[in-house]
Amino acid sequence: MSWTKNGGESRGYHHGNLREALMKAALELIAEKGTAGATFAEAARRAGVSPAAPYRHFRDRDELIAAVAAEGFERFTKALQAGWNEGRPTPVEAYERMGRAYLDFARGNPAEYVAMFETGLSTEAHPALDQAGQRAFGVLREAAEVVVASMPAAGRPPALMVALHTWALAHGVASLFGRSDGSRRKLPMPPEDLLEAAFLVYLRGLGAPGN
Amino acid sequence: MSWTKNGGESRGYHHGNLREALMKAALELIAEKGTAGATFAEAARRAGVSPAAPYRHFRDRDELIAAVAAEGFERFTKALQAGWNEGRPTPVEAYERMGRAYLDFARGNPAEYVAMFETGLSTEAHPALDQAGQRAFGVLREAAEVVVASMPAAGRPPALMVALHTWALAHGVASLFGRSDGSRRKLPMPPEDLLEAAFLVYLRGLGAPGN
DNA sequence: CAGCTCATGTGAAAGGGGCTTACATCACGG
DNA sequence: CCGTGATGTAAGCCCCTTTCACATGAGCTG
Repeated sequence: MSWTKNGGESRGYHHGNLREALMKAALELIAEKGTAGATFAEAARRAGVSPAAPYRHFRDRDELIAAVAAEGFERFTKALQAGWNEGRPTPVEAYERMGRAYLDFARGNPAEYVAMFETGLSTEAHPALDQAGQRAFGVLREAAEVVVASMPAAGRPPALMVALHTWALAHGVASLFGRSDGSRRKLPMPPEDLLEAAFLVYLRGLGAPGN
Repeated sequence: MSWTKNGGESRGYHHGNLREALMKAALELIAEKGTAGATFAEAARRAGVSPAAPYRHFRDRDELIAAVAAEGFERFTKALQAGWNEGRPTPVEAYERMGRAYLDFARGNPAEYVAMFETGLSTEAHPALDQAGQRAFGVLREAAEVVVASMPAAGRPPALMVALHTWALAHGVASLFGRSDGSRRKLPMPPEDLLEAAFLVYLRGLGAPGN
């Protein structure tokens, strides 16, 4: 369609937007064939260039995937922030809405989610990716701090722990049940409801205000 | 070393244990190079046979991986059962110990865990694998039923929901923090403790006896 | 023990695909 | 107008996959 620069003129020798086109192609490939299917050459083919062209933009396949994952984390961060909405109307309600936003993202962007969490690329080799991930977690953590602060002062749990538990729970639900690629477990209820119920139980266990 | 039948004599024309040797090689490859690195030919090479030999035992690469994952689920089931230990001495204590067993398995068998949960092979195409996974979940579910039954009759939560929450939590912790391949997030505490704390909070939220 | 049979492994070769080195083309600045 | 660097190409190399005919030997049968 529009791998052209200005959205109309046919491309000449140079692509003009190859970097983005490759990332888009990589996403499609992950969605279709899984992580292993996202090959460097195939992405080039979909972008309409020769197999060697990608090397001008990414050192190797991992760097392409890392770029995709990093962009995924950017959008993920925004999605979580939108769900949290600065803790309005109440911290607990906002927290649950953020949980739904988490699952919505995982469900609506399965390829990004895979790239972000299941590619197994080391954080040391890709520091930019690591930082993007930590920014996303920062949203969770700040939200957890607000929720904890809204609780009775006696026996407040550490906000970091709450944030980690939340992340683990949301990721677990998303990873096990949250995608519909057929390779996932069947569930007698929507994963959003499962996660919301878990949040409610967990927050009650923390002693949070009863919503 | 010992791809021989009786652990000593050099092999002749026939391997004698090729199926197991291939599965072992596949595990090593997953551990070393990730899911994508587990190639059929390389597994054959490590087993000391020709590239065509594996086809006598597995239809294709996916079936090899599925066999590895299925065997992983078998051992996983036993590990969970051992942790649960029929709910002794108390259901809640046993439940937490089962959670530790979950993480121990994920940590001690990272390649199996990847094969079991991150290969994305469809449950329909590999029914034996699906059943093995459901047997493992059965342990969780039965344990959840005992825990729920030990609670006050008024307002008991559905055991299935509890089991699913537990699984999501344990898988989330294991997947995000539980492995030490360097591609995982750093944590200010051992993942076992993180999970145990989550269990405690969650069970308290359920209204479980205070341990 | 002799011979049959079948499961198991070999060898070779076709086919496909990804990766990478040397070369071609274009954009841009002086 | 021309150099220079960025970008894309072409072609070759290598490895994986898969299949086929064939070799081997383990175990049964008598």
